[in-house]
Amino acid sequence: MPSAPDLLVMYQKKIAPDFECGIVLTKEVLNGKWKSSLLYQIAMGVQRPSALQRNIPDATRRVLNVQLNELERHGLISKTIYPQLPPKVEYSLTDFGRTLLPVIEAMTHWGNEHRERLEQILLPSH
Amino acid sequence: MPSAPDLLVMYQKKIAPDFECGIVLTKEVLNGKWKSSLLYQIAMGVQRPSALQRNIPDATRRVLNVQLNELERHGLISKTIYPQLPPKVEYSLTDFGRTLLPVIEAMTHWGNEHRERLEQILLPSH
DNA sequence: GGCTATAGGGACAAATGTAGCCCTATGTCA
DNA sequence: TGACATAGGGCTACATTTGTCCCTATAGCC
Repeated sequence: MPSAPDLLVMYQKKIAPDFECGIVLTKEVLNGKWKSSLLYQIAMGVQRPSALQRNIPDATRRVLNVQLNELERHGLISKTIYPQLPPKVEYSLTDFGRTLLPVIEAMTHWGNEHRERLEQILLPSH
Repeated sequence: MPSAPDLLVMYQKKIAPDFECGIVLTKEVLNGKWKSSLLYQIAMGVQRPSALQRNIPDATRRVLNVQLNELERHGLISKTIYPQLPPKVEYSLTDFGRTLLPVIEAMTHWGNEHRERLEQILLPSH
C-alpha cells in the first residue's frame, strides 16, 4: 500500500510534463544586469572594453569586466589581446554567440516597441 | 578654458550614441529566476497556481506567488479569482503579455536547440 | 480528528549580485 | 612631473533576490 508521499510523487510526475523548458537555460546565460547590453553592443560592432564602458555608462568598469569574463567563459564572446602598449583588447561574438542574435533582436525590438509603457511600469515607485 | 572633468563629459557624450537600448527594458521585465518559466507555462495554457507549482517543482510556492504578483503588477498577466471554496484562481496573458510571445518563443527555441551545450556550460563547476 | 487539497502572505535567514574603493603597469602629451 | 589613455583584478560593503518556516481559512475523504 503506497504511503502518502509516494502518492504525491506519482501525482506530480503525472501532471508535470516537460517542465524543463529551454527558456530557463537561455535566461541563465543572460543572467547579469548588463549582459544583454554587452551582447547587444558587441553585436553592433563595439569591440573594445573602453568603448563598451562609455556606451554603458551606468555600469562600473568592474562589473562590466566581471560579466565580460562570464560571457567569454560561456563561449558567447571571444577575446583578442593585442600585445601592445597601451594594451588593446577586442571582443567579438563567437559562432555560438551569433546563434543568440535572434533572441537579442527579439528582446531589443520588444523593448523599443513598448518603451514608454515599460519605462512607466519599471519606475521604482510603481 | 574647460576643466578636465568637462572635457571628459563632452568626450563621453560624443562617443556614446544610443546606449539606452530596448533590450535593457525587456531584461528588466523578465528579471526574476522563475518569471520566464511562469510566462512560458501560462502561455502554454497552464493557468492555476497549483498546476504552475507542480510544473516548476524547483521553485517554492512563496517565490512563485511573489513573481506572479510582479508579473501582474507589470501588466503581463491577469488574475481571475473565482469566489469558491476551496478557492480557485486562474492566470492568463494579457494583450500586452501576448506581445511578449515572440521573445518567449525565441528564448525557448534557442535554449532547446543548444540544450546539451548549455547544460554543460551552466554546471556549477564549470 | 487527521490528512489532503485549494490559495496566499508575514517574518526572517541565506545566497547572490552589484557597486565602490584601491591597486598594478606603461605610453603619450603638455 | 602630472594628467589621461589603455586594460584588469582584489577586497569589502551594500542591495536585491531567493529560500525557509510558520500562519490563516474551508471543503472533502477515511
